[in-house]
Amino acid sequence: MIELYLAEDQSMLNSALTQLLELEDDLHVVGSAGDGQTAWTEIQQLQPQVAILDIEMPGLSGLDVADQIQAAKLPTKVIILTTFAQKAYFERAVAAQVAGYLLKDSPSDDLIAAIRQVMAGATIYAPELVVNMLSADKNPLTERELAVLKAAAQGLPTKVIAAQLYLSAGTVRNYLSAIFSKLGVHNRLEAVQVAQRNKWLAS
Amino acid sequence: MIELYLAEDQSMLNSALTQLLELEDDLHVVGSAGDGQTAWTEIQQLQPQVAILDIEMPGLSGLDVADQIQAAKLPTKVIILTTFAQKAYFERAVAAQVAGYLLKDSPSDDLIAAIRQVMAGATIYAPELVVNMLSADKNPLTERELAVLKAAAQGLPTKVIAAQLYLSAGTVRNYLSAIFSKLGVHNRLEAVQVAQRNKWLAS
DNA sequence: AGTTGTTAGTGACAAATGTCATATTTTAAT
DNA sequence: ATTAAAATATGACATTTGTCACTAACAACT
Repeated sequence: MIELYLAEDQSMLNSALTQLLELEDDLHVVGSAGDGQTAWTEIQQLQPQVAILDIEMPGLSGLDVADQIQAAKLPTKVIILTTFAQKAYFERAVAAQVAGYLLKDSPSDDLIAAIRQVMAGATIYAPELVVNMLSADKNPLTERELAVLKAAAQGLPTKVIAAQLYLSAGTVRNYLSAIFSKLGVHNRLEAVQVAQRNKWLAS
Repeated sequence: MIELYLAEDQSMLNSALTQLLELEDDLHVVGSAGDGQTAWTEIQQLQPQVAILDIEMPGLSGLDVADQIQAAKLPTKVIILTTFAQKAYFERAVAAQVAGYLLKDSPSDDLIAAIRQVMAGATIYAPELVVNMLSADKNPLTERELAVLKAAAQGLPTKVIAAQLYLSAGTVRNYLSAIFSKLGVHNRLEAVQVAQRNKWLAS
């Protein structure tokens, strides 16, 4: 019997998946959550064998939870389940040594198969991602976002950035927030690192 | 008559210098302050021909004020007057296009001479600094500070850095604050930039 | 005509960050 | 032996950041 934990904030999908997984004789969902914080707390307590994590969740993202699991050296294997084939996400997932990375638009049977394979020690990535990896890692930021990030990369505080681009401070923070979310990070420094590594800040 | 503004938080030196400068027939101190914020406000109002700025001051540092003056395109020329021959300071001063950079341990006549030369369009740097420039730019950080900065450079939040180095979060913030002050900056991103430019983060 | 994406903004809130003062202990230098 | 740095810590404080929800204008595309 494989013990599963499910973290997914889209409750429709959450409940549907739970039921579906329970139909399998060898799978059992021991818990589920709609946000990263609860997920992380419960995973520590329940120590499931596999945790299926969405990335986009309120509070801690699935990637954050994966980081935690790795840092705490829990035996729990992680399968990331997300809508987006963003390279930045995938990179972070690989860095967190997740056991699997699936897209929500693959059939649910794939997930079930993946769970069993992961338990058998395999590491599985959705084929779409591999394609995405090979293709140039196009920068997902809009022009304005890039401008903001460039300014932030100088170490300028929000107010100054806003003045420089003739925006309100709030807007700048919104842009930064959007950038972080696109790059799967949580602060300016990390965002700048990612952008620099991908040479998006040239000029 | 040359109009001067003096920003220096060591009030002993502040008053002494004011009197000394007033003794010169062609010099007049139109105002002085013990902190950067007041200095900047008053300089905008008074528009002195030359501003003599200490670096270490509460609130805005002299370098910050110099930045402001440059950004606002004021006609005021800036002479930085400081105790420390730190390269990082000097770099920032040059970037802010200051007209002069003197050390507090040079004779006060040097300052007076400098003021006149600066008004004549010259740019003057204390000779000690030039020496300091040529010698390797030794990093002013202690081992521990460097460790903290390296961690911060990864984009890690305070808590994580603290855990990683077995320190309290408060200590980490203190170290960072000390680092900022040594490098003449105000946030992690800037500090990382400076450190990276000087290759202090190798390994 | 309706959907989608980008740009821009506000407001509220929690969390993180930066600053300052201050204290103790250990280590290194005079 | 005394002094001076360095390492570590706490507490208080203001400011900055980051998140989230929600709105609205405008352009491009279907």
